[in-house]
Amino acid sequence: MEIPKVYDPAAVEDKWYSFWLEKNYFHSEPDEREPYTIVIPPPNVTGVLHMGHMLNNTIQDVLIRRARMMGKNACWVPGTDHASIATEAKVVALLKQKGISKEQLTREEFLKYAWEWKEKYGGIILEQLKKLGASCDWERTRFTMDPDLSDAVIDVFIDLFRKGQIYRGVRMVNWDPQGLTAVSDEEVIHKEVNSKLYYVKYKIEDSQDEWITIATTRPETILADTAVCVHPDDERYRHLKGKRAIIPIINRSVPIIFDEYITMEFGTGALKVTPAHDINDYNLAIKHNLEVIDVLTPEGKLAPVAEHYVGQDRFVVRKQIAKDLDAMGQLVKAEDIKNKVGYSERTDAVIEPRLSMQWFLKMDKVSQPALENVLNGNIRFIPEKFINTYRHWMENVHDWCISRQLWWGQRIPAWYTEKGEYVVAKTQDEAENLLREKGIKFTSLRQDDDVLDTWFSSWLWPISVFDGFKDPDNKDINYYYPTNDLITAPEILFFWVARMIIAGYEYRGQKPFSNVYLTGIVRDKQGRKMSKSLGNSPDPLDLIAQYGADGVRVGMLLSSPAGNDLLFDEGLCEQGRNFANKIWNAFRLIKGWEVTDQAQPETNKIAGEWFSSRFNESLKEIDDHYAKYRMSDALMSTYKLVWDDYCAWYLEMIKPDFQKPVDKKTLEQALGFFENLLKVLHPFMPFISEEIWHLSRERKEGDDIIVSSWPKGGDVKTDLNKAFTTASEIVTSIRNIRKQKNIPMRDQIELQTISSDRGILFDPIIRRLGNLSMISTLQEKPKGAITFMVGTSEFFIPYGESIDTDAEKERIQKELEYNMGFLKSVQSKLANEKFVSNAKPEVVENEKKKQADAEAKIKALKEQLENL
RNA sequence: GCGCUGUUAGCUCAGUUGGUUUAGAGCAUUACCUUGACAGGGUAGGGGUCAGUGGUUCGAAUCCACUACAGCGCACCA
Repeated sequence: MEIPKVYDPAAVEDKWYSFWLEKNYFHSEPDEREPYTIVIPPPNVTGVLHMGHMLNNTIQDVLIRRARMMGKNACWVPGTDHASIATEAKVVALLKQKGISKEQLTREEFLKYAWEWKEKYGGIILEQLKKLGASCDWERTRFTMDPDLSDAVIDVFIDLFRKGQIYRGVRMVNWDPQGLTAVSDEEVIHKEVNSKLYYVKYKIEDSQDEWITIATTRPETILADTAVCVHPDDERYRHLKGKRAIIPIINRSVPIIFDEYITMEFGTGALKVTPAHDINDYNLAIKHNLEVIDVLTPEGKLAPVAEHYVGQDRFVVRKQIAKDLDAMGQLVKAEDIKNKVGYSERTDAVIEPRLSMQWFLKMDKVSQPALENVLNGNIRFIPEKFINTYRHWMENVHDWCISRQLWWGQRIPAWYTEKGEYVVAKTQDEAENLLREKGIKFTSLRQDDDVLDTWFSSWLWPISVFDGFKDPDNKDINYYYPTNDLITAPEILFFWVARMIIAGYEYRGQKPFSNVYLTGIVRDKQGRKMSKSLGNSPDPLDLIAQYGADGVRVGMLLSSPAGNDLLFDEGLCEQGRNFANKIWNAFRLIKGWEVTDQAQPETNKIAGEWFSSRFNESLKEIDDHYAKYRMSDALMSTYKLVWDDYCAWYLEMIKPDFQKPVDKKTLEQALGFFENLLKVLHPFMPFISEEIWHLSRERKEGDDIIVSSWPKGGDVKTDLNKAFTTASEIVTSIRNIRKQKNIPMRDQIELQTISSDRGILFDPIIRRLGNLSMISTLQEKPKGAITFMVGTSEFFIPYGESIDTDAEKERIQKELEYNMGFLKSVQSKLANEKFVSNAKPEVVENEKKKQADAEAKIKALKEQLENL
């Protein structure tokens, strides 16, 4: 069989993905096995695959594939999220291109367009995940607006309302003037920006020429001022008690009030109070019974009530009003300052605090079990550092604003009479009944226009994907819930993770998952977050085309411990591809051997025993890394096991001479080991492992690596591994000397030793790998030979006349110095009485051994110098 | 401003309750090898006063304090 020299992933990957699908290997049904469940963090239905998804889903697939091989019933539920704001924005933009504005449409018409869009373009990302090799149970694919899932959202809303946990009220909320909706506190990102602090003087009413200067970063809100506030202890303003000030431009008279909230040191110590546009000012207004004047429209423009600058954007007005104030002589100065401004997470518009009627979920009570069960370890965070962040958030959590002024999403099931009385019910019929029961009269009902926050549906995800609301005692939910691992980004710890935990306890009385693995952010080499707008993100599908999915998966995992950002470098994918090629060529080598019936040579037998033991040792390490969710370490151990131990050592040991056959037993062993390696590789590199699995032997129906069983650990022969280490050091030394002395590998040389306590098990292998004619044991040290030491054993290579004595002297001298320095440090330790009396006996013992070894070495080296 | 993490080789990171030969890995780099699995390869090197200062200890990359820098989270200073 002709095997190509270079592994070609493109030819292989689609084939095996279809094969797995055909065999239905990704599908899971409850059975007697232990379940292992992951629910995907549903990507936005508008999303396209980016590097963050690649990392996240690679990790999930690795865990799922390994669990499947461990004999568990692995179930990975995929799906998408309806993403209210993002999707609605996308549909609005699309309609605009067609010349249709949202305002022209009825809600029903708009939703029709939205669903059309979703059916046509939504969920591309799931198709892309297949290229990565994601072994999701596609039959279970869910969408957060599927009828059953929407029902669950509405039922939960009604339930929480009836429990008194949801309320409706006018509150100061974060308003997105671009998205035209309220957003939750978590959707506001505070950024530090350069601003100006304007000092504006207000005239004191009924005074000749008395003024009070306030400082503000938002002069456009002056028009909404309803008071000026100073600190009661402030000497500068004490005389203004009972006086009023005149707001410039609009010339409104407002009271001067006194409150300890004021920081005397900031600005001038005088604050303009604008209750409609600042949460603190609003609180002051309630306390001091002030008027509330809202001068901004939902779009962030000046409203008619402002009387000036009407219809202009707030930022335009900010500049203009500063100019106008200056012209009036009322702008004292403008100072450059840095301050924090809130931006919408979705639209990046500057958030305006705005008073409006919204729905809220009380968080204090429901968050209790969610906090407890993370603190007590019932739910594990990986890495643990996020527990602190989580705790801090949970302890200070505000009520959750859950209404959004959008159409795309689950509509709030509240029904209003003409008079504004309302009930919460699933259908209009039910609402009518409820109203009648309450004796409320009405002629027609109107449903609330708002929809619920998207996170108000995704917080139910781990339950709703198994129909845990529709049918709370069904087979699936009972079997798969709680799920095992959740893999997600720390950015949505509060948005999503915390709330899923809350919902889990509220609705199942149980955690939604046991472990939360928090990935890092994928950044470019300069440390910038990869984003479409920066254009610094490679297209994952291009990468897959170039390096193979296996290569990219390895690249993603090579350097991404949990919680650490990943500085993405295509070089990592290249390394992944090279690794695939290495595996491929190891296979090519073995496959190319002729086989005979001859008996197995001793060297090969020893090599096999050693590799078997080494494999078990490594497997233990790998399993341990997995248990600790150290994915990149598990991969690195696998990488070294394959590259170094198997390819560089084992195959070199057993490789038959050129064009010579190999014995049957050795070949069988080598293939057997290879199979185990493929299994360990499979979670990381599903495609190449399946490909070689099938090429290496005839396989029966169903004998596929994806459903094979994870290798069981066996004996680790510590002595054998140690003996190998010594042997490998001897081989390395010989290679080193060959290089230094320019002795070509093809020239056979002799190795001599005088040490008798050395294990000789690996001698045949040393002979082979060092290309030695013989290894002989002498009674006394030879003269004029090249010498080297491994541990405390001395070795000699007699190599004719051509020894460069000076160079040799220098080399030995150098080694001698090192050992003397080392001995000195050990000796000073042992000479320290306190060390000897305080340190643990084993430690002292060990130091003594170090001393003895160093002394022996020094002695030998000195003799070598003399012998030259 | 408050809080939480970090800071170890050119880069990305390990270093598991302080003591496994005066610090390890992968990548990168250097030299050499190379018709016989793999030039996308092999072999062997070089490279670090563990951010700084002080302390605890017989002993500190590891524990403590402070400083500097970075990242993240939270917060109403206009």
